[in-house]
Amino acid sequence: MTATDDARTCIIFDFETTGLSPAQGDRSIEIGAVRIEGGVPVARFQSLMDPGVPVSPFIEEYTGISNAMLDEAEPCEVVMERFALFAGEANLVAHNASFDRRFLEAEYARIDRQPGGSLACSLLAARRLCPTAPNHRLGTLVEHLDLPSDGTFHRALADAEMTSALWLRLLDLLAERGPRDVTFSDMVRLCQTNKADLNKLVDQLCHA
DNA sequence: TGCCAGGCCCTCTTTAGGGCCTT
Repeated sequence: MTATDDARTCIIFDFETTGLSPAQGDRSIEIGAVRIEGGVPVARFQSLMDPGVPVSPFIEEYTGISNAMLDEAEPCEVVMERFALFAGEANLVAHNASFDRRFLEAEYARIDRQPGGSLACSLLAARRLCPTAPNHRLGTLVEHLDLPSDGTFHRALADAEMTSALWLRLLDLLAERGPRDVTFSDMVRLCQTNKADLNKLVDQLCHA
């Protein structure tokens, strides 16, 4: 998939991991992703991956991914090569992207790859565009915005599916405020804009 | 043994502290 600046054409992805920090030795155990083109889901990617170390009882309980399941999975390096082919140079979206970015870069570094496209964060965008939500956890936003969900949480593809629905809803909320669709670059810029400048930016994005 | 991240964002701020998010 090649890069485009259409905000509705990108790859929304999510990692499940052994913990919070690859710098502390944590590894990925599952990746899920949804490719959308023009706002329509056209392809999906999901794979468990064997990190080579046992996961804690907490993570088994939190994700439902057991050590027995991971024993039968392909190594991280093999799965990440397949994901890299799936993602290509596409722009990427994740919920709390600073977290997924660290794991993506760490796993890619092990196979001498780097992310191809830009990365936007649905959590930062939602904080700006849904300020009245009770909080900005993915599950809360799904409920608050009445987004589709099969009730599965903390599995990579299910979370990526919900994040893709959230991303498209955020773009719709912006579209309601102006005559033009925003670009992916606009959304990256929005994520970097503070509260004081937000209304001015949204006005610029929607009416430029 | 004990502890463990990091970026964003608000405020009783900026010479800082703490909650929110992700697993």
